[in-house]
Amino acid sequence: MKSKFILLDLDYTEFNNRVYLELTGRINGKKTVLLYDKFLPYFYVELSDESDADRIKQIKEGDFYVVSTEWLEKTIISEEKKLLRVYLNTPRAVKPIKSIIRKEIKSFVQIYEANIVFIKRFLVDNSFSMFSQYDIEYEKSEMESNYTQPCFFLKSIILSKEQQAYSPKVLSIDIETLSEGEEINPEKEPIIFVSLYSQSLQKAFTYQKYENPENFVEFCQSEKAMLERICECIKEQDADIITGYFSDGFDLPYISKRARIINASFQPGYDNSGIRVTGSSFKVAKIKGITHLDIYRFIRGIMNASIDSDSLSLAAVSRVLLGEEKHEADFDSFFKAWKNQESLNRFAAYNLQDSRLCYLLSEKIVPSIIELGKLSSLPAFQACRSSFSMLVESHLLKREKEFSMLSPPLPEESELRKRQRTSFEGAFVYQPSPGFYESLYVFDFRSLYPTIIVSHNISPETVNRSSKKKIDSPVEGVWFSQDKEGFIPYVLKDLIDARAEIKRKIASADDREKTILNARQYALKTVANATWGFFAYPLTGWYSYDCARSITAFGRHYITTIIDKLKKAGFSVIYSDTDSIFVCLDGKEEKSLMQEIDKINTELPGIMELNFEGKFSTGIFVSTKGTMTGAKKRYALMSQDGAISVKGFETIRRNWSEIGKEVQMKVLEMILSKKPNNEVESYIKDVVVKIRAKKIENRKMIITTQLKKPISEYESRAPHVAAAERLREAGKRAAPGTIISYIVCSEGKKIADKVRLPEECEQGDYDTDYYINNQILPSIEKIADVVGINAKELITKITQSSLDKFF
DNA sequence: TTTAGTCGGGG
DNA sequence: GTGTACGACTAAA
Repeated sequence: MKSKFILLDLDYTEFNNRVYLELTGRINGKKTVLLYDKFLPYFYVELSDESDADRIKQIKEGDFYVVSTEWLEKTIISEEKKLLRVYLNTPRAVKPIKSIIRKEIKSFVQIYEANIVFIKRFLVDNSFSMFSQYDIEYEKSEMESNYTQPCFFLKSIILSKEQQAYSPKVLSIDIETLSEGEEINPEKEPIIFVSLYSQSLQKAFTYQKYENPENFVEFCQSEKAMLERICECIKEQDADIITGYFSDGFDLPYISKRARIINASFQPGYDNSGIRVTGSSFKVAKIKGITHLDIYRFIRGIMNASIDSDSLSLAAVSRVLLGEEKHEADFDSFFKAWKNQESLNRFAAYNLQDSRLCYLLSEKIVPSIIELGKLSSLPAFQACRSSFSMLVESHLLKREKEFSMLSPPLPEESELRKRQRTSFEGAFVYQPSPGFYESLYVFDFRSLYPTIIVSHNISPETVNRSSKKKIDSPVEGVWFSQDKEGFIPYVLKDLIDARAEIKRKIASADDREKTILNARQYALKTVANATWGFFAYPLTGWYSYDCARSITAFGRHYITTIIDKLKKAGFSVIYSDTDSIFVCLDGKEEKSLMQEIDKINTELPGIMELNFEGKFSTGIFVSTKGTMTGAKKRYALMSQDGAISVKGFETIRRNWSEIGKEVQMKVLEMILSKKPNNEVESYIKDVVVKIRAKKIENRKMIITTQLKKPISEYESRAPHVAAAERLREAGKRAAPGTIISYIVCSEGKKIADKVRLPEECEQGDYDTDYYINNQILPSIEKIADVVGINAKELITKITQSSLDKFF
């Protein structure tokens, strides 16, 4: 039989001492299992005496044996070697047979690539990936199995020439538990709501009936019946992907545990298996045949750096990525309603909201996970949970065959120690002069480090090799051969070119294509930018101290050279960080600046290029605490359309009252839009007077801090600890992780004594001095200083004069 | 300033 | 699972 096949999941199993790959996917839309035995695990052995190959061929140890061997020419870094590829009957045989070869083969030198998991090996060798389409030949399988899906024996599989975009079916899940104690405990606390969200199903399930339920609520008889109903729905939905938010660490393990405790049957796997939870510190949950993607895991591992939010909670991430506010929960009132058998519609809506938000996030993020999986030949399940280094490692592994290369062996213990102790100089950051600037031109390098690697052919096999033509590193005694293109520059150039090509295509693509192309260029960018870091990552064979420190040294070299050139041409350079430069015209023409940049670009080597990033109408750079020198990485800019971007001011983060944040933002805005000093001063005066007059709403005075550990474990009584004590006295939960809200009130001596919960505090009963001196002043002092306003003096003066009025 | 330890998300 | 985990941030040294 022949057919088209969409690959969804990969696993392996053993029959009669022989490994079979288990490919799950769709044939004509129906989920099907295919068993395949034509791919075997292998590794490479280096021998000093080739005749020992015959002995290796004969190795057999219990159920494990060498199936066959072949000689191949491979390159390790820059050494060409003849290596014996040894095929085994099962992955389980690798470890024992490896140690037999080590011990018993006299001419044994080294083993290569013996640590690559079987499934990855299969994907990497064939450049296969999930959700791609294949032409397959298959036949009836005679093997006994407990698969719920049809099962066949696969005879051949090749990637289809024509790839049609496949949109996987996604189902999101979220649970609510009755957790009133200090800790969430699946042994005792039941699951009371479960919601499922997909294109065809949007429901919240519960087992306590109440009057007038919303139409998205479905009642079940008991917790057990509810879980079994959920399992049934998951099977009916027949999704390709199941997603949740922190579902690795919470939802799925909780369901699994709970099902066991209350004796509910929960076996959604295609072989009737349940949820498999592995890992201790970081749990991983797997369902056989459905790819489980924990959206939180991916955001934390990969997207974290590019997301501008103060936490990675579902609420914060939805706000940033979806522009949707999450309606926050009041669990106390939810639980009260549950106990008193009142309406649970609000609880149900909250529950459904979470799986809905997760579903919407999935629409944005799952394409990126899939494309990262395709690029580095990892199953989507792995791509979702991978670190940058794993993505790069796997991508390089896939590309090796284009260079007949193998991964260099991993470091020994002592070498690893040495690497971990080694550090090197990073990027260049220009010390700004604090002040207010107008007409700032910003330029930056597009992918600075990748373009340096490509332009100078930086690679482990080109560093310090004798060569006809070479380029010296700024690092003393280090050079790079230019005779032959290195592996890493070759791979990076390809990634950069592929991304440029996709960006061209995006312009004329329809919405559906755009989503995929965007995800693809994101994947290319992510892997390209992470690759240079591999040189500095101690746990890999690609580690190279000389490459790593040369790359940052080249970066510093080019950026400082350009700064000098611009200064010489009469422009003033205000700031620079790693790959960007901020320039002021200083009375010169914009045209001549652009000409200077063009000239700089013709002098830059290879594919390195300085781009015009944008023009900002105003900007301020502040000084560091107690000095006159400019602070690095702390500035605010206003673009020509009036949009403000703020970098590095800690006040924007939490732990500050609304009033502090508001005043800082307002003062920044006034200064950036060139309001005269007297207006700024009168605004500050106005705020201070209002605070003194108790006219600011209490709401804006609330300070929030997260309680990090149990109250009893705090040695010192910090304000938020004092607030947590009061919370507990009021009969509420104050467990680690709780966000404590409090107001500093006027009664008491120490700050901790003055702390009150917002509900205990009457309007205006806040400590005016505290808010003025600890919230307002520090948030604006440095900023006001830039335009010559002494905020401290100003505030003291206001205080004086209002005292004068008083007496 | 360097080092060890904890926490992240979830209810 | 043919291996092993991070990394940012804070409190203590």
